[in-house]
Amino acid sequence: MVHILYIEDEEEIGQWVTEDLIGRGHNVTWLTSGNQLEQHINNIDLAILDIMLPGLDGFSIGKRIKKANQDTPIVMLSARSAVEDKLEGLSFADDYVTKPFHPDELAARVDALLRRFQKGEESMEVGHLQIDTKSSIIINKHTREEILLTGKQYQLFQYFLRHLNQILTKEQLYEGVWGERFMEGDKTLMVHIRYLREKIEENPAKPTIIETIRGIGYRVKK
Amino acid sequence: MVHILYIEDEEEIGQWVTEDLIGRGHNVTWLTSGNQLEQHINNIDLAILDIMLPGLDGFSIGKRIKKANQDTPIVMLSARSAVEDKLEGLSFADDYVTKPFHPDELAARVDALLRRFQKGEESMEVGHLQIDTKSSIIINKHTREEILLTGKQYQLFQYFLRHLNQILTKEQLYEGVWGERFMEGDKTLMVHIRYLREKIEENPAKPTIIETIRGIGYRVKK
DNA sequence: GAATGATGTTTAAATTTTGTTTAAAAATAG
DNA sequence: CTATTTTTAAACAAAATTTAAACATCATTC
Repeated sequence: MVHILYIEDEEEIGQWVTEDLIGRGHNVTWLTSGNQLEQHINNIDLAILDIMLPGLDGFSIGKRIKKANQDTPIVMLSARSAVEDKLEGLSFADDYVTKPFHPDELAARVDALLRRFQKGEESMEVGHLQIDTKSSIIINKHTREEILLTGKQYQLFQYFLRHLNQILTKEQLYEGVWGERFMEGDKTLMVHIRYLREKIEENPAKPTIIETIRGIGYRVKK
Repeated sequence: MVHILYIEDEEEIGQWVTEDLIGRGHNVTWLTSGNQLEQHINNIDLAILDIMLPGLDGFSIGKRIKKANQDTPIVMLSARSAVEDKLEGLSFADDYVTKPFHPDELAARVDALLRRFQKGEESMEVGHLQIDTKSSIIINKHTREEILLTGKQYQLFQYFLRHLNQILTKEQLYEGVWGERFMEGDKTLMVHIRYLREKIEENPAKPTIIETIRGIGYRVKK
């Protein structure tokens, strides 16, 4: 399911757009400011940002998101249709919709962007695993058996796949998957890593897919 | 994670700003005076200083921080909005916010400064090493092998990288990395230097990356 | 330029921290 | 209510960190 982060301070339009996108089968997180941005920044497939926001504006948020992950498509929304805005907004944005807009138009742009950004990534391989990104099916290439993960295990694994080759701190992982502040010394994440390894590793005691970076966190390499 | 040092003597506003910044995903150390400044001075990514403080005032602290590291961005806070203050404050400060302010405004300025000061530092080279700052990966350019450091080793190396070409005293290094007072004669740091050299130097007995400055400390040159 | 003391290096062992594993309790979904 | 997932807890294992001590090197003085 596609995760969309939508930042919009106007109650009415926010509610309306959120409901519409959910109705089209997307998962939508609607925030009224960029305050809790960090909690979501590494866990979204697309962002829709209003330019005019109190405090941290849409431009800053957009740049922040692109810095965290270059591959997150961004749609900018604006009540203004001035040409200079379009140009400045599009310097990092991937598409631009001016208010007022018809929900079909926004949905069409969102779908187009998702297609553009996801193309060529129908299926990926990590170690002895084959992952079909569209259907979220994981297959063991050796046994040809499908691996079924629980919710948390799946979210955790997805987080690794979205940040391939990066060393992820326990803090990043916990906050990215659980969306809560990580408490130093909490073993919850480690237990989930253990159970995930049990399912995806050939030998869970000698893991090759999820590498432990002692003192820091974990990593999954391509 | 971004390390912010915040010096503010007013309990209420201090608590409030600290919580807000932590909520935005930053690591914040809040001090009510500049007394313990030295413990943190070499280990922060940004400082927020109130101008009116008991004892050592914001200006002096700011100049002290800039002297220690020219690259630490500083935001000055002031209850006064007089123009002359702004000018004097900005002579070393990188931005200036007048009280009262909205937390979003402060956060936006902080983010903007961090972006400005951190730009263009995705990857750097030191000797035969290549360091990717985003993924925290260190590679030996000759063998193409990755070098995995332990937590302390990594922190220590990062400290050197943040202070390239500077001669660092053992005291600075120990207090910067361990955050504790350095005891004259303690060999702990040296042992860690040894193990770090074992991993990053081509010949640990004849180190070229981490240079020993006898009687003072160590240095890593670009 | 050899003796001396001070400072830095190296190695190994002791200690502490961090990560793994298992089991059981608690929460959640069907 | 039952089955499954998630969290908590505790025992265990492994690795990192600190401590300690022997060793080497440099600088100074005689």
